[in-house]
Amino acid sequence: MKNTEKTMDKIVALCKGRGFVFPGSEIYGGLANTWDYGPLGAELKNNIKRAWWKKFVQENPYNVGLDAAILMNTQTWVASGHLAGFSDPLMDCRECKERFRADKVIEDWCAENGFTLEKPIDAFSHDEMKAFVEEHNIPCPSCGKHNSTDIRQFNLMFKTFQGVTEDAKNTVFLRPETAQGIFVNFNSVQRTTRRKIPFGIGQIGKSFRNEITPGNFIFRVREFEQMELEFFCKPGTDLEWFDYWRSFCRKGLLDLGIREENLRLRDHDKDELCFYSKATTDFEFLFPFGWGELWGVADRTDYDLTQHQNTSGQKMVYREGEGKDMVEYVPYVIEPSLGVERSFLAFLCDAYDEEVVDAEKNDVRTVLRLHPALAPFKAAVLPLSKKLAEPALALQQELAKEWMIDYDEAGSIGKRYRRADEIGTPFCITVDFDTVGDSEKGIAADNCVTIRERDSMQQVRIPISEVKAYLAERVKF
RNA sequence: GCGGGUGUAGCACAAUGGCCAGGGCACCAGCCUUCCAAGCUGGGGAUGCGGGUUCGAUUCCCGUCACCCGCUCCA
Repeated sequence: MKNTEKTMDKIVALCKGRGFVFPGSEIYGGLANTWDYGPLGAELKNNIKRAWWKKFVQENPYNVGLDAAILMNTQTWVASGHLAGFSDPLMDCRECKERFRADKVIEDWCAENGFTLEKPIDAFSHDEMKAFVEEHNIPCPSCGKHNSTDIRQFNLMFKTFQGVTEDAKNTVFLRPETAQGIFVNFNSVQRTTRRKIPFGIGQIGKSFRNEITPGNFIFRVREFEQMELEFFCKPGTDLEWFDYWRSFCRKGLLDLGIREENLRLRDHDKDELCFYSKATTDFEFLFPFGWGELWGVADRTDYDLTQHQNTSGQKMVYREGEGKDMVEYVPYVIEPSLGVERSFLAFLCDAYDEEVVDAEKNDVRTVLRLHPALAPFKAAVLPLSKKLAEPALALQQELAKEWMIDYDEAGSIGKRYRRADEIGTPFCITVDFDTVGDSEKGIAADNCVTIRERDSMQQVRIPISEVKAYLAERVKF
């Protein structure tokens, strides 16, 4: 009996084997934790982004879109706090070779020993942290010995140089989140679109973080794509909007087929919250390796806009009312932020299914039960025989004007259904001898094709002229 | 980055200090006229990369790269 358990290995193998995801730079021996999206992966990824954009921008009455630059003025990262705070002070134990975050070690030690720091740990310099560890003889949390290295800074931002010379003045950073591109454009977008608060700005784009430990396939990578909305609202209404967007996001995932039992919402405790956040909810998905964060919805308050206002000297405010009644304020921000790759993996894991067709013969059908809107191919056109290639290709070409349509003439029809099932193609359209008829035998063409549905395996026979409408009705989202 | 393990076709495996590194699945072509895999015939394709020991290395040694498992982090 074949093991039909859903595992990461199988999903990774399917991705590599069918062209969803390949290891990056493979012919040169690869580059750690980079992944290239193959023909099917590119489609799935685009479909995910398209679905997000449709719900968050196109159909949404409040929101508009933006596509900001990846490279930004370094002051941006001074204001956002990434330059100073987006780094971990790391310390290694020379004895047991474990690595720790020095600030965490100190905090944990203080908590355990009832010691109160004279200033927040974030305000400590590296030397001060090191001195504190030595002064209080803080042992290694793992082995208990006292032989640690100096504290080294590990900034999670990728650094590069703009222009011809490589010196400190030309240093620029690849953005570690897309959000700041939205914040710095707040005034321009508000002015040009004449939006009134509340309104949101959505953006899809790449971000880069030099993570210490990436892993779990495409779950944590250093180059990733985010789909973020920054929703600006009046202070005091923020928690209402926070709930609104939380429900909105949840519904979106469920509508796209994510099963409820694989999804949970987890509110951050007070001490878990980021320094800038008033409330945060993580959407977690049950991956084969465990629960992992998919979507974060955060109340960022007026932190970001205020920071930019203070750093740039430009007002980042919204004005309401007229004359004497006019008030201006820095809007509060609700941020639903979703990773494209993580969604990609979640949809794949959720859709992956192995169906036992015949236990005795060890016959198992692998099916990706992807929502038709996400499926790389909406349909596959299959000629029953290679002799029917010409009319089948003509149909494929006609449908390809609207959607990605696969064509497969190799092997038995059952084999081709299996291949289509495995990549999540929701519909298979078969052109047979009745479709074209046989003038020699006096059999008239019926101009109909058989459409077989992936999940139910049911078949319907409809005129070729109705195929487009049939598909259009079923692939929309 | 540190510790432990792994590296043979697209995939999961076999074998050997020395004939031409095997078969299976997959893939391609042809036959079969077939609406739910595994029929017949034929075909292409591999020892991660670099160096060393040796008459000879896929096998032994070193380096490197990648992957997997732990520590750390997060969208």
